[in-house]
Amino acid sequence: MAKALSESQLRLIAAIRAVPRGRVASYSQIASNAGLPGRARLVGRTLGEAPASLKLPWYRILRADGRIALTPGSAGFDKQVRWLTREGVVVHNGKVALAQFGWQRSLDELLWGPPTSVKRKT
DNA sequence: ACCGTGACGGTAT
DNA sequence: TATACCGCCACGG
Repeated sequence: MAKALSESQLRLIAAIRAVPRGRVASYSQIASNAGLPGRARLVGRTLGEAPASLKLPWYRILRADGRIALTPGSAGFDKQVRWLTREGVVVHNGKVALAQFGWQRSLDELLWGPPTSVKRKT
């Protein structure tokens, strides 16, 4: 039998599901949003334990600096890059510009609008 | 019960 | 920018 998810993990899952398509959030942000500040590691653990049937947007969760947490070059890493790219998130050298795609909007976005309108033209 | 490990993160150097 | 530490804590040996 698979180990049951803890109450904390259920809350983290809810926070993960709340990340909008085309945007990304950090492990620490998810933890805080779930009311569990400082528990970023539990987020990573949860993503690995959560059953695939839940179809969580695991690929939208990145490290605090915007880098993909999985080992560069690994199958999971490549898969994450593909999923992100597929929904419009630009990944360069395994890193995403949080100022542009981060869930917590930066001042720039508030002034210039969401990513979709920003990436129009260069 | 002790200890190393890790899809992490913030601070110091 | 990179490395070192330390805080965090669930797990497996």
